[in-house]
Amino acid sequence: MSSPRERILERASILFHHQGYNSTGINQIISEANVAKASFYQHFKTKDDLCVTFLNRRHESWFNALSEFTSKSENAQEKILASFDFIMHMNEKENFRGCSFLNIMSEISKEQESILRVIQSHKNDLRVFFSQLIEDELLATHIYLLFESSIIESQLFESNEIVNKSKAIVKSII
Amino acid sequence: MSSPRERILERASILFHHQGYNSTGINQIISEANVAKASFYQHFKTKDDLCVTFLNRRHESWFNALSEFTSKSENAQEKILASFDFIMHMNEKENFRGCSFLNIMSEISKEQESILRVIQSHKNDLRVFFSQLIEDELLATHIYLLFESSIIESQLFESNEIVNKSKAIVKSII
DNA sequence: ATACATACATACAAGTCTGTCTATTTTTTT
DNA sequence: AAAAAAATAGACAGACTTGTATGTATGTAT
Repeated sequence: MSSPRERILERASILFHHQGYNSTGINQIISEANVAKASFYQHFKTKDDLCVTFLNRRHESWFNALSEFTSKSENAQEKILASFDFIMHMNEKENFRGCSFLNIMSEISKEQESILRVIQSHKNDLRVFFSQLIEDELLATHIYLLFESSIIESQLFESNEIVNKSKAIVKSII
Repeated sequence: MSSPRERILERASILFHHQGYNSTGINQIISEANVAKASFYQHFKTKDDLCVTFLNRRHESWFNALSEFTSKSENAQEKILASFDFIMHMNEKENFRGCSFLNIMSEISKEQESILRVIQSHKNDLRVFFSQLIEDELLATHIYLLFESSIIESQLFESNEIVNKSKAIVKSII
């Protein structure tokens, strides 16, 4: 069995993603992770601290998965289109729960700056990802915006239809 | 002084939009609206019921504001560009709180279907709004997607910069 | 063998939440 | 003016929240 800290993070990842941040309590996390409350607070100062750690880890794993998924494509154009396939792939895998980062953005207040910064930095990296594939800066932004709305809209309508439309649009502009 | 029901809705509108749905309790709403708790439950079956009513009213007022804002433009192209100005206008006015509908989507669970339906219907109407301005269906979707991500990204980075970039992109494709 | 770190269970504080209920007062309608 | 409807205050239930405190048990390193 993995360490308590690991078990907390594993459980929190699932619960935050499926139930939302505010709707998931510490008590549920520790009970499902089989960890004592005192142990929880030995590893994490506050719930927000856990959230930051969770987001940092998700940032890594998400980008790794994106890299891996798009690595099969040979040129930049193919990579961009594959990234939209990646959205569809993740939607199926995670039951259209959308983007953890954007979901949490909608849940937190302006005071929870440390969380907001992780989210901003994640999205910045995503913009960089597209910028590295496309010379034209405005076109990279264009793709980024379509990527973002593809996630949001497919979450809202629980369907990949709009992602496919978006992909068709992207194909026509690159 | 307006009726209790009206005062509840006025207060809830502000609080839901500024603090989020889950972070706003009934007690705060009624105390700030100067309404007794029993009166609240005379007008609204549950908190979710209040949420649905709030969203329906915001749907109306938001579209009225959009219509008014874009009514000055004479042709379809101008109207579309003006709708991006509308985002910026609302961002300034409401301190970059983003879209109430998308924010609440991120907060609710799959069980709260009645709320989800109002959100879906709101976004459907927005798609229709653009469809009526643009012959080409795929182009209308394209604009809609850029509109949506403009709201999200400006909320995240608390800046209208991305909306202006988005507007420039739109200008180049219509 | 002694010391240390880590994890354990669990009680507790102090507050939040939604929703129900009673009893009284005010307002509106007939 | 009398009857009906609406609104009031606020106690209450019961469950939830985050975070702290206390004391115990276990495993590892010196």
